[in-house]
Amino acid sequence: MARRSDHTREELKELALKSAEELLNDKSASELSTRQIAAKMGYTVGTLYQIFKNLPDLLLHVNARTLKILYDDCLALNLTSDNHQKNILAYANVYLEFAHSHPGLWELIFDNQILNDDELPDWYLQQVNSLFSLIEIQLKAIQPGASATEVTKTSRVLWSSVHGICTLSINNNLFAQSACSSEELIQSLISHFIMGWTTPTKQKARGKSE
Amino acid sequence: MARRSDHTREELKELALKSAEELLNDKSASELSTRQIAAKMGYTVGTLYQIFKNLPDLLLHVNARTLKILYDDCLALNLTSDNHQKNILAYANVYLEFAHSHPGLWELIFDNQILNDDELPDWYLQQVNSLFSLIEIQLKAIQPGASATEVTKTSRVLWSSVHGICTLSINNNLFAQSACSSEELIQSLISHFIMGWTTPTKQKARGKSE
DNA sequence: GCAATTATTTAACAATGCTCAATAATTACT
DNA sequence: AGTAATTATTGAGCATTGTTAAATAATTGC
Repeated sequence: MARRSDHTREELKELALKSAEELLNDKSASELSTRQIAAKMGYTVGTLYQIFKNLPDLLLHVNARTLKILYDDCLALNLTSDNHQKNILAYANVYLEFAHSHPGLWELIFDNQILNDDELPDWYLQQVNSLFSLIEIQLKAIQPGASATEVTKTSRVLWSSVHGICTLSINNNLFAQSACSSEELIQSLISHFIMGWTTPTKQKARGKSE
Repeated sequence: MARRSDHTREELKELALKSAEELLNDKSASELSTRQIAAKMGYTVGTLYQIFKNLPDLLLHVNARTLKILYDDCLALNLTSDNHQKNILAYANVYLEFAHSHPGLWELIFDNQILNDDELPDWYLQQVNSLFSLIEIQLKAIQPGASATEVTKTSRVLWSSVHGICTLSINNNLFAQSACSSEELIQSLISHFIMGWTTPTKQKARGKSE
């Protein structure tokens, strides 16, 4: 058979991504396979390779959609409060809630095995940056005097830390013994870190920023 | 052939683990295979399955050895300083340096695909806990008044955050654009977080711990 | 309505984790 | 010493994986 034209190229792409995403509701990223995705689409593997370069490429596009959802969820919060620490916490909770409700998709974002992070395309990096910038805006509001470099750095610290808490507390049961929820951990991280970040530095140790 | 007795059961175990570790010097965890390990040992896959239940089991033992190295490295620091924040930073740098010098082993520790974290054995969890306890000792020294729960929680927050920074900055190039080293990020995290944690709480927001 | 195009499939390759029957070397026993 | 029981090790095999490339069938253009 050929040129069934049941779906346009664009529809096929959408279909493939949606199929992969649905499969990730039930399985983890490592259990996902091209044949499974193709089967769910009602097509064969060969078709998949006409739309995407390979499986990592497909998964990269899944990730891009996930990042967009995260970004939109953050925007949907419509934060207007002057309590910028509370705002950052709200953003963190968007991550956390998404990680809890879509562990498969979340896992995939930070999966270094499947994705080859060595050469992430520009359009993807820009999406990541726009997420960072949300935090940077809040940080800048907290300390208007901070340099751009310092704000960037701080946003990375916060994002990485939130990420660490999300992954370790969700995929790993290393915390089973310490009966504290990931919400609590993130609350602790952000409140204490921001508190320390904004505390007037009397005489900070060498190597300290700001 | 049979019963070559070239190696005892225990020697085989050691040989297998060492072979896996050596392979991880050049490849990432996902590229590791049973046949490769067996070949490096000078044996066949079948032998591997007489020593370990399966590949995840083997890798779990690799991880256990990595954790031991980390723990020993921490002890070797022989920290006696009263500057407990500095001590924690020293521990963090042990992690970071190990992650940099042995990315394959480091990656494996936090790999949720390969390892099935659902049911980590007790002896493994205890190893993790002993690493945590090093941090907890320092935290307890910083704030003797803090409850055991609070100290445990805080150690988890710090460990997760350090982990997040290590993984994201090593495997992921999301930080390529923000020209700051992982050392700087960790320094920022720890100094600010501890500062915030120890800052006398005048009137903290609701939900705050301590 | 025939020919060119192309969407889709099928088959195939190499490699994976894992199992189990075949095999060969060492012990145990007479 | 020589046969029998034991067992360490292998090798073949299964199902699955990602990926490619040739075969196939349907649509378009003439």
